[in-house]
Amino acid sequence: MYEQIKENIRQAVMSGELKNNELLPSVRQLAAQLSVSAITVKRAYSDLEHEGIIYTSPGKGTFVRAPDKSAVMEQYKQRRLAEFSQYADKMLSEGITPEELIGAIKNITEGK
Amino acid sequence: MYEQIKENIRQAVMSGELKNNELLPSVRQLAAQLSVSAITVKRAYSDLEHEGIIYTSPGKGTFVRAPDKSAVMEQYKQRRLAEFSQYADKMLSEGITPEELIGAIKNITEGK
Amino acid sequence: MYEQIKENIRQAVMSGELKNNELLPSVRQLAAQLSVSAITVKRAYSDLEHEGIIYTSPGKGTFVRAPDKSAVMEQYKQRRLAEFSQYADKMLSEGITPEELIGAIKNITEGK
Amino acid sequence: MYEQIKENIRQAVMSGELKNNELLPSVRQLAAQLSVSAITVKRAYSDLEHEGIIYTSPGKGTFVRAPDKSAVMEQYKQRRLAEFSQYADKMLSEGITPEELIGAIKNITEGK
DNA sequence: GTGGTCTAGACCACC
DNA sequence: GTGGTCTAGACCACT
Repeated sequence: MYEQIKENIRQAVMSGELKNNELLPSVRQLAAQLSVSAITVKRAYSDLEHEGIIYTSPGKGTFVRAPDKSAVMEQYKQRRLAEFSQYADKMLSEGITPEELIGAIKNITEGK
Repeated sequence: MYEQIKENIRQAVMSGELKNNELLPSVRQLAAQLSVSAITVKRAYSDLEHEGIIYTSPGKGTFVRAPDKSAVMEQYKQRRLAEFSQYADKMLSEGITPEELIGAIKNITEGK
Repeated sequence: MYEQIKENIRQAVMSGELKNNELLPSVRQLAAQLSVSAITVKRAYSDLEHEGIIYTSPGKGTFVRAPDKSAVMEQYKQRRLAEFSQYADKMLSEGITPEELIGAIKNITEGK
Repeated sequence: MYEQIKENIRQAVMSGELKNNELLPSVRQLAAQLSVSAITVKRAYSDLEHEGIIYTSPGKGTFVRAPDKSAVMEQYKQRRLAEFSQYADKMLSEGITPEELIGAIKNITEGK
């Protein structure tokens, strides 16, 4: 659930919907709005702060840090691609060929 | 850990080390040999039976079912590729391009 | 932040910049000047009054009480040293020797 | 509260009461014994694992890692002395002299 | 049975 | 009012 919150905010920041230094809803506000615990929102905010795309000022609130939208996206891509490489490497070590993996990816894109 | 047991048996079957209808060690034997709990081995056997590459005859023991080695491998590949496709699809929906995924795979194979 | 305000006023009194019975800026004035909340300034003033180095006359304002600068400093030192003793005592009870503590202090002073 | 648990275990390990590779009480056992939540014990264990004086094996239990008792104590001392140095440095910057700090420490030891 | 973790409420310091 | 964190219960994967 807090993964969903993270994803939503990430999208909003990267799409430009949330601008730099903009004040995010408070932990309690967003928690009430989504009908979840404040802790769940807090964890999402903490993770995003650790990722560097928002920052928090105790007693003041939580704000967007997006000096460059594309940089945020790029950074996120790198993390995800590193995970993906690890996953793919495991499959290759099980005897599945690179061609089969690439074929699977092409199947997906063609189906759309 | 039981994943390792499964992988070992799968490899042995596909490499021909274990032949069709051959009797596998009993759950207790293998557990003692590997110094793990019998429950762990039991779970590995159950999973493999569900995958269709072994079968158990109550009171007699557990046996290999490998009418065609390549078929087993093929079936396993299909399952793994289906998982992979799901994983890749998720990444594509996050805005990562197919080219980036394919590039990542090629990076791995070139590095070896 | 209100710790900084307290420290600034304390320094000003001890350095003689603020003289005895001198009128301090009003809570609202200082708050506006420092761009902080009036509550923050109020808390700093309250703490300092409790420490005995300023006093407030309701309806008139807040004034410096510094019959003897060195006495103020002395009093502050005593409070801080009492805290320090408590902190050091805790460490000694954990098995750290007095020599190690003294050594640490000397390391700091030599480094400067 | 979990700080107290940490301290107790640390003492037991350093005093030799708990030997190397010895199995610690399970999270739930200790929680019941101390009448606290399992989470509180879990947090203590996690912290100690992060400090490197115990290790945990999922599904098996939590064990003592103390290759050398004195090494554990030494490591802990270093951490505490680093904190102490920071604390002392702050006081020195407020105008309190090193001699006064050392005098305070000696006062404590003489009183005992 | 074990450890691991997500969601939750309550309380704290601070502005 | 804000964020920060300690304690708690429930559920999960795994052995």
